Amino acid sequence: MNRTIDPHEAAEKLREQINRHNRSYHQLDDPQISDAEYDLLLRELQILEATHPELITLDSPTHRVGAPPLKIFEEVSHVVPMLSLNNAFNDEEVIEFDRKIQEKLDQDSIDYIAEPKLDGLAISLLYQDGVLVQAATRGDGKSGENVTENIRTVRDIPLRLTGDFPPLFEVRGEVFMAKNSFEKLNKRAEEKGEKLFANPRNAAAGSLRQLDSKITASRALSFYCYGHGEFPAGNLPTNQAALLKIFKKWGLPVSSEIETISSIEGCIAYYKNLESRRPTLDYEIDGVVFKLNDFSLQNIMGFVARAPRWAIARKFPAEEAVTKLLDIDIQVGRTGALTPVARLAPVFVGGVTVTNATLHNLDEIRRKDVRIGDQVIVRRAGDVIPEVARVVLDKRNPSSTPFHFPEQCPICNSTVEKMAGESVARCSGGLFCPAQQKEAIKHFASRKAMDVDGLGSKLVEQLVDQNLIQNVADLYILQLEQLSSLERMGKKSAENLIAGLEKSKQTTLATFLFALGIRDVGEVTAQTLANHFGSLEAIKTADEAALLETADVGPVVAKHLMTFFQQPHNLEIIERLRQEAGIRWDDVTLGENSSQPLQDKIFVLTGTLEKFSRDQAKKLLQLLGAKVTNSISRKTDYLVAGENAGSKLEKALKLDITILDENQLSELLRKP
DNA sequence: CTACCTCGAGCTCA
DNA sequence: CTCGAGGTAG
Repeated sequence: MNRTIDPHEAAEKLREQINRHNRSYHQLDDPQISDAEYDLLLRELQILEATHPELITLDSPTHRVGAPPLKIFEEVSHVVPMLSLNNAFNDEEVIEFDRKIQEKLDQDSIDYIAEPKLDGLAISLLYQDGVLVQAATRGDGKSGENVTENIRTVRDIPLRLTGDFPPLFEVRGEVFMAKNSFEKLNKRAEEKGEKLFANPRNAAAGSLRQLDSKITASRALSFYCYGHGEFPAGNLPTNQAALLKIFKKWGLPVSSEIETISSIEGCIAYYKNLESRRPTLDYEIDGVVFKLNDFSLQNIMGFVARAPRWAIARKFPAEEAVTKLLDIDIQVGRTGALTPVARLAPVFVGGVTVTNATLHNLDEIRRKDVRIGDQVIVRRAGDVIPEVARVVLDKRNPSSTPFHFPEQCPICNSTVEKMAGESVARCSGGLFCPAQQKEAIKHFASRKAMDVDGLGSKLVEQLVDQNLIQNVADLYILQLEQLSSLERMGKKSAENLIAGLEKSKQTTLATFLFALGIRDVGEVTAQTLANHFGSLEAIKTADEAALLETADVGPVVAKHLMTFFQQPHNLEIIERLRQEAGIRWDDVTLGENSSQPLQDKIFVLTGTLEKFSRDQAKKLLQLLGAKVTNSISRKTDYLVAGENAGSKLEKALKLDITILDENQLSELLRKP
């Protein structure tokens, strides 16, 4: 059989074969060839691509075996935010959800879509001309991590779609690991004496966070899609059911458990049914989701805060386990608040090993009458913080006594105070209390505050314990030699810390204000105060009336601010930070009402910029309130095109989007 | 709150 | 090899 084969043709043919087999295997669940034969085809294509690099396409199935390791994951913004869902923990809450919908919509009948809530990771997939071009994690909902290389190795996810799809759209779904894949993975790890994963969700999350996608490729991950993100309005079907249908037609995997249901009673029955079948499913679910089917009705319902009003997650009851309460520790927080923490005999519940659980406050302990030595029921549902639900009273040691809440701070012995009406007790020691010192310093150095690199919690503990520092001003007079007495502190680490401190000196007023750790002055309030007053001097000397003029600031916060700035000790530390350490910032220029002139404008950057890196440009734009995203859509306001701009430029031209060159960008940044 | 990944650096032992 | 810091996820 000696004939000349056109390599291009051969590659195309192999790809088509492989994609077809993928499809019959994953979507139709009807494998036509053995795994070995499949691997053979894949290897053939790999060889062909290796010898003819020009044949490699973005959607080639060989990408499923992994790409070269990344340095870090890039950040990508979600054009349409990825929201969370409101939860219902019982049928009443589901009925309430339906009632509100009925009330607002006034329809004869309402269709819901019911689907299993998979316990995995939410992922956004971007398809351009039917090819998977970007995959991102949920992140904070606004932007997540670019995990495209890893996602490409997930066999359930088509790299190329078939059919009639819009040129650019976003699919959302859940990546997860099937129970049996998880067991196989752990069994293999066990044989090799490696560490085991705690549960399928963590295994999936861990696999996806791998910088080397070859490792991800070796972990059988699965995917089901459940919705859309960015999607051209003209192409969007009228409802969720139809959307899922076309997704399926294009080759995207959709769970076969999803149903359209025309009453809330039906939804509740669906939940009961799935709950009973939960153990027989090959994947973990933590509940079911009900969504209003019709998109136009969804629009009418709108959103509350960070969740849609047209969907709800009915969660399965929290898992419970019995364990022994070994001890109750009292933690002292930054503000002196005493928080009792239950130390528990390790118990596996809800997929993790729980050893600590907060008891919130004294009232909570009294209400539940939790005593050291009790057998207690620990509860954990999904991302819910574990809690001590109740005591198993018949197992209580008859000689036990109620927990004695300390009257003195366990750290500094100062009197414990409890304000009438407040449920928290506080240590009155203020900054003389080492615990409060430590927490204040940790807060000061934390990422959202001064962001001192190299100064972690363990190091702060050591520094305070060894009397090297007592407050944040002391940090900046630390000498290299002093650090050498500390554990795990070599020359390099010490230098890194000093450099981290140095770097933190250039800051902003808002950041500094937040870092001071004034009660009730969080990130947002600090920013508002900085914008309103412009300088620290103005805030320091402001009277109550002036403070109250600031949005977000009420009598309580105003009082905290004034008290803070009245204490000589605080003023001294601030002076030292500014004079001695040299902490500096540019005062905010007042007057421009709109410090965010580009508020809500959506920018996309493409091509190479000369004067700044893309990240810098992004930061600068965001500083002015703009939103910087990665892909062009109808919503994009400006495209900044550098050298060698490619398809994005074309697309922007097509959509009639304003295009800026680098000079125009600089101009805009200077004078928005 | 727990679990996971990655990195740099310190520690330990040859 | 182990630890801490810093990041992610639910």
